[in-house]
Amino acid sequence: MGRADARQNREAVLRAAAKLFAEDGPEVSLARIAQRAGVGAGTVYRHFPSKEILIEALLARHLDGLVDLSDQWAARAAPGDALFGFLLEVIEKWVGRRHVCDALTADRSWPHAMLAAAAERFGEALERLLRNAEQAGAVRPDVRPEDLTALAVGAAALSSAHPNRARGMRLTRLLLDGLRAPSVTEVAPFRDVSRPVGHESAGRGRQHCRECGAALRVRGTGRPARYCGPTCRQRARRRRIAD
Amino acid sequence: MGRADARQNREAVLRAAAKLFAEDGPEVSLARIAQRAGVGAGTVYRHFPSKEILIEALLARHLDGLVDLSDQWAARAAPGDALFGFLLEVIEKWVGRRHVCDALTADRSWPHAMLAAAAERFGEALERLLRNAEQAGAVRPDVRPEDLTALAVGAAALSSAHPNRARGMRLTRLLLDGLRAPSVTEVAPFRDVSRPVGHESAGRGRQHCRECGAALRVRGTGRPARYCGPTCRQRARRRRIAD
DNA sequence: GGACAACCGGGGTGATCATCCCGCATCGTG
DNA sequence: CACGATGCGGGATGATCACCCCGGTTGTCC
Repeated sequence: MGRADARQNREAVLRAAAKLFAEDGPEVSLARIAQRAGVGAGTVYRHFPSKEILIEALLARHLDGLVDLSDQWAARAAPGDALFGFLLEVIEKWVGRRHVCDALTADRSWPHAMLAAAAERFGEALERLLRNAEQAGAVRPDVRPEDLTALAVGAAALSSAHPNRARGMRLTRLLLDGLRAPSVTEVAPFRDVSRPVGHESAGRGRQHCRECGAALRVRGTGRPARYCGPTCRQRARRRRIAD
Repeated sequence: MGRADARQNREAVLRAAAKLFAEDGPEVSLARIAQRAGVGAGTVYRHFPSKEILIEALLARHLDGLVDLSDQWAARAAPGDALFGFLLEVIEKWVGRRHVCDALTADRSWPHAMLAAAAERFGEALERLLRNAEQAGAVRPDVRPEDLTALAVGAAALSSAHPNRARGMRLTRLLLDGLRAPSVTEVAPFRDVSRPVGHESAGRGRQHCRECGAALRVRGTGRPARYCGPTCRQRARRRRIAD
């Protein structure tokens, strides 16, 4: 049903809007979206009776993409890896995209059913991944699905806020690792968990990259490395010069 | 210098703007601010030649308040407690206040010197706390000041995004604890830190509150508790009924 | 108490936007 | 290919806002 050109235009509008929202946030004018899509303003308005509806359609489409992504991870990786790999990918997608995080943060009272349904599907996908990971013992048993959404939003904000992109993502990774179940062999029984230790280094040795904080491989011989690779070494050097 | 009533009006405008920004974000109209402050729109404009300047003045004032706060913590607590206590308080202040986080996330290229100077002072205060905590061995040695800002922004976003406020703050606390230095007695030497363990519970026992995730006190006798208190038990019950 | 400068209130102005609408172009069916 | 329906373009409209200005008021200083 509908004309073929109409469908193409609708698609073009969605693509242009997605790109502009990602670049400039949701306050871009519909005129600019129409121009970028190569259509008139009226066309935009015909397909999406209000700006809000356009935003919601875009968001719903994004969430559905994430559901697909989660299915792929679930099909192609072990339960634990699927959960953490998916979360990491989601977070990377969300870095710098305030409007997505805001939408997920906002009340669950969206006016239009389309978005609510997409959010529902997303939540269910997340829950599936979590349940599988939990059954596989790859994640702490007290994690709840809404923790994951909040954590992803927080990690994206964290990464957006960090001036050093690589290091920001490294912190994000550490944050996610806080969700993992401990390997049984490493557990010290009856440790006080109200002040959990961080990601510990042994004694006085230098075990983290001084630039990005990544763990360094333990090498049996020679002088311990200070950086995780030449890139980080150079970055650190530039920083030293700049200071 | 200047008239006394002018100073009072300026103060009233700042107070009203702070309250409205906190409630509705930075897109509130100047007219509403003026009304809330009990002055005319012209008065607002006389004291703050543009909306941007008003926002920056407000932000600078907020940051200066935080610097005071950090000094108080530094004076009244051990180095480690000062750092973590301060961060936690800052995060709680930032929950739900997108505009503050956005401002700190944005480029360091603010047009007006006042804000840049305030941000500078804030950064220095943070750095002092961090240095002291580090010297006291209370924090991982590879943490950098910009990590702290990013972490605070991320934690605030996390907490804002979590539907359960108490549980959100609990996650935030866990996140911060990731910064702490390990107690030496607990360190397992040469553990692979690239997959740090979370905040482990011993064996199969139930050691976290099922509602908010808080650590439960280990009790030697009787059946282990499931919730950290009656409030959480009731919240969990309500959730069960709602589902 | 009086003069005067600094301040105040609130209506005006131009710009920007979401939204609407109508005359024209294009599609696709028979 | 013809024709009716379906879409299209882009200017019109009304609302909102930041910002400006002027006639009247009120501190402040002597």
